[in-house]
Amino acid sequence: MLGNVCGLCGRSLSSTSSLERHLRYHRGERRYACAHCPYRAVARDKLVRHLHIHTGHRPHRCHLCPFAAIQATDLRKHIRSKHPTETITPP
DNA sequence: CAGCAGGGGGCGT
DNA sequence: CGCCCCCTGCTGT
Ligand SMILES: [Zn+2]
Ligand SMILES: [Zn+2]
Ligand SMILES: [Zn+2]
Repeated sequence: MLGNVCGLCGRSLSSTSSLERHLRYHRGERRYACAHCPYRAVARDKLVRHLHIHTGHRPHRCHLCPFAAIQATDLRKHIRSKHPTETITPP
């Protein structure tokens, strides 16, 4: 029905699962704690990403320059601004 | 411009 | 329900 609206903040979520997860965020279910800093992640995936920062893992490497990003999105952003894609050729 | 954290969509188990 | 991928916003250098 696409009517998954949060009664706490009024956000609309696409699926019931997403809404339930959203409610968990409101509840502050940060059960994933980092072993190197007082950071506590809301989701396991976020903790893994955070751990990459400590471990120095940089799986996303730019093939146009010696830049390495921890988060995949960061690499994309880097390419978008630094190497403004020859495919769309900017002015 | 680069880095980090929050939050959402979608698919598989 | 759990896991993975993607986009967005804020802050610091
Ligand atoms: Zn809400
Ligand atoms: Zn940490
Ligand atoms: Zn690059």
